[in-house]
Amino acid sequence: MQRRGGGASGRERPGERTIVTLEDVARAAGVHYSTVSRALDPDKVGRVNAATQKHVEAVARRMGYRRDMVASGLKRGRTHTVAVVVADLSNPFIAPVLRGIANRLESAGLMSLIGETQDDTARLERILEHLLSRRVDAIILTAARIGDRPVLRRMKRQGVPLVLAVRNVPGIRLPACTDDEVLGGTLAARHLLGLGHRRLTQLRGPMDIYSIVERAEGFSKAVAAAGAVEVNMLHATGISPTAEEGSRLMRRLLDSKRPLPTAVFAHNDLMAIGALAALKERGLRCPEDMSVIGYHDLPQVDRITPPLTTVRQPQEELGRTAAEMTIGILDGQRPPLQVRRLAPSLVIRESTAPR
Amino acid sequence: MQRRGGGASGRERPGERTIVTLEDVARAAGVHYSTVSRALDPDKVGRVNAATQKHVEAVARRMGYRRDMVASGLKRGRTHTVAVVVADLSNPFIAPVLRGIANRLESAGLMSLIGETQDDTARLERILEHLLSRRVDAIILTAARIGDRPVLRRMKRQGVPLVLAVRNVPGIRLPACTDDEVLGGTLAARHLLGLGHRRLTQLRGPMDIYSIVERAEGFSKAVAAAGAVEVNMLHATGISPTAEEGSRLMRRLLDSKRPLPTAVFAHNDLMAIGALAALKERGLRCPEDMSVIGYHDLPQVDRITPPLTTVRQPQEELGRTAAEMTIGILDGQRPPLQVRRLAPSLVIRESTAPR
DNA sequence: GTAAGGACCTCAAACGTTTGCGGCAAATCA
DNA sequence: TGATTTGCCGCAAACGTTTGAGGTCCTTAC
Repeated sequence: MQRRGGGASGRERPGERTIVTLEDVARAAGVHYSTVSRALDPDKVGRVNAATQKHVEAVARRMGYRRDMVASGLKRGRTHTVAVVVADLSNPFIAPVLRGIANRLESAGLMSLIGETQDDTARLERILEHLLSRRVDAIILTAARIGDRPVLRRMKRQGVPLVLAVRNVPGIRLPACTDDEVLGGTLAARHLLGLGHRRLTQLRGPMDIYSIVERAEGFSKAVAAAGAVEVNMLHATGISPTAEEGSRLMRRLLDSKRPLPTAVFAHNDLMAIGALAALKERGLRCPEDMSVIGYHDLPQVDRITPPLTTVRQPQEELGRTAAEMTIGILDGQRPPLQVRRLAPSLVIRESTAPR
Repeated sequence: MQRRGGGASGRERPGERTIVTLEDVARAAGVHYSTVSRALDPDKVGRVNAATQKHVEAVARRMGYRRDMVASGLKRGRTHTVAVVVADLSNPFIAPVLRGIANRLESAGLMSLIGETQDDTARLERILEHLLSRRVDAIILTAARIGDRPVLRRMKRQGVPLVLAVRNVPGIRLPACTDDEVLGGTLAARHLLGLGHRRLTQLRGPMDIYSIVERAEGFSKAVAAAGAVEVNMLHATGISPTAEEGSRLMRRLLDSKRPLPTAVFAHNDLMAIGALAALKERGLRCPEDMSVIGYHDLPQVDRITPPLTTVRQPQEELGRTAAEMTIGILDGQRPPLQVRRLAPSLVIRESTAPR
């Protein structure tokens, strides 16, 4: 049986990790420990005499009492913990999202537990299982892929609020908060079309991510509507395409026998940066020889050469909103199901030019 | 009293959030629940008959039993949760650190709870208090400032393993894992000196962060040792200096009446980038008119103009190592106190040139 | 003067685990 | 055969909280 002092290991310095319990405070204050519990609970104001309340509070503070959230969580069934599941922690665009989530949650007294799927369904499943085991109050999933649908369905039945952020999944009724990807693709297309480009192409991300599907669709529709054409469909392989992937695709594009497009829409800034590098490598200039537009508006893309035209995603707001939806659900607000789409915006810099 | 089904809110769909307990499994398996507990505990192999063990395991799986980590945590005093406290989630160099920590911890069955101090001591204190309340097994603090020393001392007495990462604090006996900042500063200085620069300056970060102090010291010592001179001490104001701060400082430098240095060491890449922008703004060229070296080697700094020479910090490894130290402490290994310093390395690109 | 009603507090049963101890067979030994 | 060991399992007490269901005492009304 473990004593309340000391860790499992041998380093049992006396006085270490001594837990002050309700009972200790109660004894010192001369009341029953249930009274202490109530005195210290802001929701229970009025259920205990104001004088004793003050007294207990003073004693508790003096003794360094700290309510045990683990015990409380067990009893109440609320851990005040929300899990945030991301695909790739090192992807620069996720940091502001995480920040938005964590800060908003914290202001509601919730803490964020974080997990990384590395875009692997098996990992996702393991992580979710683990989270259920920890009785998190809710899960914010920014790493959902279309192929994860069965997993998500199973998850829904577990009764833990699950909200999707950044990436949505079609055909599944879950609250979600994403930017309007169709609009994003459309903005990119309209900008290029407005500059007079008639032959365009996309450097696509993985089509297993619905955001990418929508981004591509928004772009294609707008291009078609203007009577312009898309040439040379190019798809990134693997997950979270990087600058290297962008370079590879751009090289393939330049090597193809078919007539070149005059503008490309890279599905993320990293790929756009890679594409820029490949162009330079081949002695082509951007934007004179080819216009390039990206997506995300990562930090510092305004400082590269040429400064990147891109579609800005409201990342921190995305996170904040997802957190807000989660909080709403936990507070029992209706409707638990809603999909919010935040508007992206066009940031015009120098990597795009009139044809 | 809350029933085991359903959340606190009204949306009490039947079958929702039904918790399968040890007792449920026990009933179904025809054994006592303590036996189930033992059968499902990998550490207790052999304490229960192999046949019953298999049987119980099968029943548990069939019923979808999931061990309640909250209850387990309460009983065992181990939550399998480690807190990671960072200063600024949106600072791009912290993401890889976080990744290193989270992944290493996860491989040891621990999850990461995250908190952001925004470099505010009061916030730090609140967060730490909160974490104790949650009975985290350990805390990895990447946001320590020199002025936080009293807070850290108080924390030490609480008996929760506390390990410092990225930023150390002098005069406090705590395990820590940082890169060798003195060496980093020295590398920067030697590189510039080797290029023939004799008049140099630093764009310093906040001196309340010990890493910055050491970085500055390493640089200054090397400069002095070579008989070169430092001119115009410039300090960033406020916390986590950004590109804007770098621009501001560089402008101030250029405006000063004194003779200009031929090379500057910016204490981080963001400031370096800002400095580059300010130079361009004033019609000066880098590296021809002035060499600039940064610190961190952020993603994409190799793609800006000119590609940035910088000191690379092994960020993910920093995180991984800090996590490993933490795990070691939790496993009761000795010594609980050690300071590890990982070596930074010089990445020479095009923002520095011979004088 | 007694009953009713509050205000305030105590009692004790949970929440779902973990684990020392004891019991009860079957196996081993004298 | 009887005593002892061994292997498994059940019992029940924690871990620190929360909270419904009583208690006790004082006020107020009739």
